[in-house]
Amino acid sequence: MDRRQEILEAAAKSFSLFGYKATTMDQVAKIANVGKGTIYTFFSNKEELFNAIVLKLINEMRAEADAVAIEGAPFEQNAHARLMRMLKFRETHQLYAKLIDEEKELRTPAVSEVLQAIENEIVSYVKEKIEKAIAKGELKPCDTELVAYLLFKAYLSLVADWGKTHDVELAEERIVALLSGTIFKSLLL
Amino acid sequence: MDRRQEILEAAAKSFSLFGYKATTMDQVAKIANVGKGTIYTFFSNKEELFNAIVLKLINEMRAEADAVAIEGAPFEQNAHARLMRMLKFRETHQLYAKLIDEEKELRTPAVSEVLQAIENEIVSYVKEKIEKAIAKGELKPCDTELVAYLLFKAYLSLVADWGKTHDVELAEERIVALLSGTIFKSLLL
DNA sequence: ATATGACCGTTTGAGGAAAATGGTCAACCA
DNA sequence: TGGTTGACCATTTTCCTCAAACGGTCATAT
Repeated sequence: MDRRQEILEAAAKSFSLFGYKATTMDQVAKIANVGKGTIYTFFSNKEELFNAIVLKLINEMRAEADAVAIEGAPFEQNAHARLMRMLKFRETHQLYAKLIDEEKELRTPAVSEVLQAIENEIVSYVKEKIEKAIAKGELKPCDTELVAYLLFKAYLSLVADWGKTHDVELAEERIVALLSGTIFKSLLL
Repeated sequence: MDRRQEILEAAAKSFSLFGYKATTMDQVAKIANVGKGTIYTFFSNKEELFNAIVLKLINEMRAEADAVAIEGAPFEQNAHARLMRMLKFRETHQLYAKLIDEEKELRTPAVSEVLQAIENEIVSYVKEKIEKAIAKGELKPCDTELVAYLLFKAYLSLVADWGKTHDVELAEERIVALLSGTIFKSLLL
């Protein structure tokens, strides 16, 4: 059995269940059926082990975002589907949800850093898709970094923030109607 | 001398300097040259005194936002100036800045509530301006509540969040260029 | 060569005493 | 007698302490 893999799986399980702070290296070692010292032959410390797990999370999210896109479909439709899927990940993915909760409740610095890294990854992913659409001649050239940032923040606000201050969650059609008529329309060539 | 006014000024001073939690009723009484009991003849508790102070803050912000608008100028120009001014208030206004800091550091519930109320006030203010512009025939009819929310969140992200993850603050012209070409353009009739 | 867990220095948090705080109200004027 | 006050009260917050728990190491075992 690949010891490194055992450790990764044990860590993923523990981080997902208990969060970063409440996961102990002894615990991971026990779950992985491995001596504690062994973990340190593969990962130099707890934070690096954590980062390795989060890297997996990012790849899974990317894969799902790619999966919902339809080859040949308009930019708006794919961008919407991708962003919605990535934002749903915040509730869907056990580790992601746990980390968001820990960030809110405990403000664990390592968790804040990692959540920021995930958001940066999303923005850079969106930026990449915008650039491809521009190259294809579907969108007009623009400040891609800033447009990607705006799109992400807009979706995040509408999907994750709106519900906190209103007693009903925003319907997806209302989001589409809003952004289709505003941001997306103006990006078209 | 109006005792109620003395108390309000003392409270404003103390909340601005020390924040909500670190301000004590004994302190306010001392600054106001008033017995502690007197405060309770005008305000039923600390939180209501706080709310009265914040109401003043909201009115000042509204006044400044109105002051930067130019009669007859296009919606985009005035909306931009108004939102920028209200967001600058977060650094400019001593009490506002202190409360934002306290919310981040201490998470005082009374402060979170009040900050949320201020944001609601801003959104509702923006919504009102959008509705006026629609009535004037300058903008096309739209989901005003949602557009106001989007505009506020977009500005908040660009002005207040961008700097946290990038080493340079966003230049105002870059914000104008982005939003003028995207959201604002699509609102025009 | 690789894996291990007893061990180390540091951090954390439970527990409890002491100080401080928000709010009350009987006494006190003007 | 209506308005003001600060001593007072119950509760919360702060501070301190110390034992338990933690991340990380390394001599030893395999």
